Amino acid sequence: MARAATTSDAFNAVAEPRRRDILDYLASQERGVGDIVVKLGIEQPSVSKHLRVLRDVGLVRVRRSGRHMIYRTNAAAIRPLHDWTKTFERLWQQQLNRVKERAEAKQKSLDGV
Amino acid sequence: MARAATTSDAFNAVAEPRRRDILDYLASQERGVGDIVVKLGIEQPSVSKHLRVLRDVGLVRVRRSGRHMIYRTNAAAIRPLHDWTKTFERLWQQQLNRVKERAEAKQKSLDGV
DNA sequence: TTGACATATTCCTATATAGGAATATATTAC
DNA sequence: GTAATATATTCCTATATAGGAATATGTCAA
Repeated sequence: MARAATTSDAFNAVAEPRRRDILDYLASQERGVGDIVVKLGIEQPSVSKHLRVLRDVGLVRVRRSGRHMIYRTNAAAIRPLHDWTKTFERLWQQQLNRVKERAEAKQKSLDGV
Repeated sequence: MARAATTSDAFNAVAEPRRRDILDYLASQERGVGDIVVKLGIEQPSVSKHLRVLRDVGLVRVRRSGRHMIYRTNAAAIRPLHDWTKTFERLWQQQLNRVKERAEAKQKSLDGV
């Protein structure tokens, strides 16, 4: 079996860095395709193809304005990703605490000398 | 160009659902490969291959214990993913608020009738 | 209608899987 | 050493890209 399609879910779709760049750019404000091409310096067909993937998994929404297609990030579709990563938050905080405690203990023993 | 390697970063590595399952399983406690095979019902060679990918990007750590290889999730490596998704948190909350406000406004107008 | 502009799609190719089957490597027990 | 156990790697194949080049589609203006 091959790798799952990029359009199978948000996890696969955002694995591509360019697509994350596009989502970042479209987060603050909706934009036309041409704006993305210029701002991110990606070839127009590539932008269209990336947008197609993002659209298929619901990560962006589109509306037409004359000849322009205006895209915007649909943040809600990123939430499952956030929720999954969040389940590990406690763990890395514990880890950081342990590192900190070890450092303090070491400092203390040095002070003792 | 083809898709970036699964080992190129955490984003690509966790795109595969099985690998997320493994990370979930190894988060609460370190485990041997055999435990993963049994618990998740994945063929042993597949588990080893997934673990190899996760190891390459630092998402798991290993130690040997006799013939057993004990793996554990390295939560810190998931943090970049969390940080990226977090930048959209405000946006989906705004979106939910708008939905809520619209619903309330609608209810209010209905009450008025 | 025709042309210009904006965006999408098609065709092409090198590359990278994920999983199944078979096999290799490493460690312990006897 | 040899067998048994635990894990990793190799070989195979169908499938899916990402990007470049060329082209198609859709919309507006005159």
